[in-house]
Amino acid sequence: MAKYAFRAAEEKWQKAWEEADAFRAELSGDRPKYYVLEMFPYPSGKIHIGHVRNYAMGDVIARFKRARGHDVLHPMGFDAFGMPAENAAMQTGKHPGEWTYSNMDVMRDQLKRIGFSFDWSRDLATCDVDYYGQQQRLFLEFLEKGFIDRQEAQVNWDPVDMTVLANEQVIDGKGWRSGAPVERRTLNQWFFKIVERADDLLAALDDGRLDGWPAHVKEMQRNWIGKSKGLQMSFPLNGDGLPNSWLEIYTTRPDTLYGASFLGVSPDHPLAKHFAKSDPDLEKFIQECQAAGTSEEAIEKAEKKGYRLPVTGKHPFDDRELPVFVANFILSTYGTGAIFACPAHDQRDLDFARKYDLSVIPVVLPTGTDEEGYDVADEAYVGPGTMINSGFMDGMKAEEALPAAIARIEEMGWGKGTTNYRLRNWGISRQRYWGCPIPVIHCEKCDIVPVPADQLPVELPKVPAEAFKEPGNPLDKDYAKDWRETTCPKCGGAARRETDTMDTFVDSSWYFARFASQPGDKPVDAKEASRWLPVDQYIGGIEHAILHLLYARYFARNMKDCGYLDTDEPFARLFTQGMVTHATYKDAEGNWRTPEEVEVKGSKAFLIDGGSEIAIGPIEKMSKSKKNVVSPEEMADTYGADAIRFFVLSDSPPERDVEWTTAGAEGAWRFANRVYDLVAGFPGAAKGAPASCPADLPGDLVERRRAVHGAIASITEDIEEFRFNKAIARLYELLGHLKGLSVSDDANKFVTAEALSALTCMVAPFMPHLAEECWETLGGDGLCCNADWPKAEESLLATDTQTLMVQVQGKKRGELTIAKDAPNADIEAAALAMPDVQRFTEGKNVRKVIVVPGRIVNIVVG
RNA sequence: GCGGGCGUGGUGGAAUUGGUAGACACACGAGACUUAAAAUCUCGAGGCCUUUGGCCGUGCGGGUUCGAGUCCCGCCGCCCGCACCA
Repeated sequence: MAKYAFRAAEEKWQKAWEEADAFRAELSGDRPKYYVLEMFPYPSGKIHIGHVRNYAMGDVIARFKRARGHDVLHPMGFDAFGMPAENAAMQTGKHPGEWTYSNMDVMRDQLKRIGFSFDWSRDLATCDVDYYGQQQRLFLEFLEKGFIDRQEAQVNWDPVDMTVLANEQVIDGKGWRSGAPVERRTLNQWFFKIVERADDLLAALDDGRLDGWPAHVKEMQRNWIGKSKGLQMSFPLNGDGLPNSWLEIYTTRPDTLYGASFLGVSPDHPLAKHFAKSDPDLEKFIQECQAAGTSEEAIEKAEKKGYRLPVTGKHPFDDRELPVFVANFILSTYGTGAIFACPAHDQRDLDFARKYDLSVIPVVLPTGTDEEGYDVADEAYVGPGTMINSGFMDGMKAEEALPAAIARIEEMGWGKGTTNYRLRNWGISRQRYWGCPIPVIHCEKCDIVPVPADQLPVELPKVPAEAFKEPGNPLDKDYAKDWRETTCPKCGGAARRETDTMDTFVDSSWYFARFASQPGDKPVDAKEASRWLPVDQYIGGIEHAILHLLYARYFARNMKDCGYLDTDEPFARLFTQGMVTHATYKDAEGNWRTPEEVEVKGSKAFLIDGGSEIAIGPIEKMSKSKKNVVSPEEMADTYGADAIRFFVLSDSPPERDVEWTTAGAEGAWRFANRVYDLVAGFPGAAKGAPASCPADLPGDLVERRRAVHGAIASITEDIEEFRFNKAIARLYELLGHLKGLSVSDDANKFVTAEALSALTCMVAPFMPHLAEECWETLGGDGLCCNADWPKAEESLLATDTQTLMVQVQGKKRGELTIAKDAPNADIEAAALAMPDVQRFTEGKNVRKVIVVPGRIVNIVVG
């Protein structure tokens, strides 16, 4: 039996595709367009098997849509700026650029080896000056349009590394690398005003614009935006030496204002800071709050703590003076950083009130409760009910009281109803080298001056690799002095370039548009981009459900307002794929071992070197630390690119995790060989067959055609619906049906050619090299990747007879095959006449017979 | 705590959305080929029983229905996201 020589096939057909320029995206004008995009990788140095699964899905869709008559855009590039390159520079002494570009070369080769149908002519890296120069142009246009703002913001400062840290680089209040306690510093930073667009970003989640997105991703975005409606109002303050005579608070429960028992401010609220200047104990309290505040789970357990300020605030509706506390549970970043507290109807406020012995006044009476004797114990009541103890609101339902309270406060001029978002404006300044320089110049006379468009791009200056061995941003040091020191475009005086670079999320917020159109003098050509966009199918990991996808949606809106795009939603359909997992192995000493070191026999595992038994750990996401990583390259060497592509899609639904197993990869490899072997038995079959189906086909050949066309119909639908695992199951089934093919006469020749061509074409999106090999053997025209998708003949999908399950009392008792157009009465009679049925109906009264044509017959006896 | 999802053989998973539960694959068993093994091919397989037949069976308990893996109610368990958001 001939073996599929995958390595030779891969080389041969990859070369053929390249020579034919088969995957160049071009708009013919008369075919529908299809843009399929997978989230581009960070050039860490190696393609991970998870990438292979992600891109295999995209490739199936791309090849399928091409065969179905679409003009397909399927690009690939690299998200190439970012910290790992600087870390590598620190460790290896290689410049971040050198490291990044050589990694990309390696990864591009690895991707090509797997045979993805990418249009490499559109390849881009975000660290190419061609790319980030255009990003600077976008920045300047956004600035001009007022989409960008400059504000003071706090950053995590590592005093040893002299650098700013991202939140996730701060571990227990210390820098992840230096271990030094992190300081909070206030810097002037650039912000994209995403909150301005919060309403539309939210609206699109529900108005049908994102129907093609998974519900859970939309839900995550909804929560992240966190819209709430409420009241922003001021309480007049009473006390000595106040910086401000009002305290502004935000609440979503103005209906409970009569239940107020104190006011609270966050530890870094200006009022708290003001009093801390003259009160060392308060200063100490604030510092304690800030030290404990940030760590994750500590928050949940943190006890409510407060510090009383020597001030009171006047209640708006009665004469009470409310005490004011600095409280550790109030967030400075939400609302105004200050609240009024209603302990009866808010758990946090209640905990606090019990601790500091403050009054608890119930104002919402739960429906069906008697006011007499109603009291709040340890649990705040947050449900609906009727207002009590609430002056003008008494007797109203809580939901009526809410607008009434807002109206009253507005009348009084003490505040107004507002909408509030949890979403913050997007700070994009990074005090880093390896990113897109922010194109502005700081002039002592003229302040901030945007770099004039004709002076773009602001190219990242070359600095020697040793610059990364020292703490701090090289752009701030002598290495970059000539670059940094410049002249003011406005007044011509000495000026200084901004040394901050952009958050790398900016880079990935518009790459999908640049793939569609890459002119040299502007970010995108509006006309060209609009022909490809939106992305019809976007595929990537769930880890990007919030930030990347939200930023890209935001960017599309900005770009639309600048005239670059004609859509505000860049991704019409989104699919989030599951990870590739693998079993873990731990030896007697507790060290993780790699799959290559282990031999699995049944349910036990043994070390290959030494043979001692080894513990099989849980199946987990592949990671270096657990040593359960398999290399796509090695797997491709062993089983071939086709088999690994096939396997990562075959075993689980694409949204779910799939476990990599050697046995599974071998199964895919076996499938490839069976297909190859089958086709090898009929060389030239496609050429020697009649062009159309001979008349009066014998019954067995009709049955064979039915099987083939049934498979075509279901596989087509499965791919369309992203059910790759089912499509693959149907391919196995089809292969199983294709036994005993023959070319003995014209009828057989036709049926065999039809069956093998269909099989080949449907295998092609999954195993493209094998498909080309088979296509060539069969004598198909041109390349298989350009062949049309097979079409299912409706007439063969329908049969004249139907097989019905026959039940008695809902239990299966037999099967009945009968003409499809048989009237219900005939079906009923035939079913009742069946011996297997009569055994159960004998001596009983048939009360009812339910006939569902095409499905079942159910006989009810009584 | 809030929100979302899931629970089917030894395993991954199918089931036209209320109509033959377990497709397809992996692992397993038997057989063929072979001096032998591997590879390959063929066949078998949810459990139980008194085995030409029958009963039970989709986390557990109830319900609706001629009929429930699917719908409803109540539990149990697991996963994911958000989390002091006023």
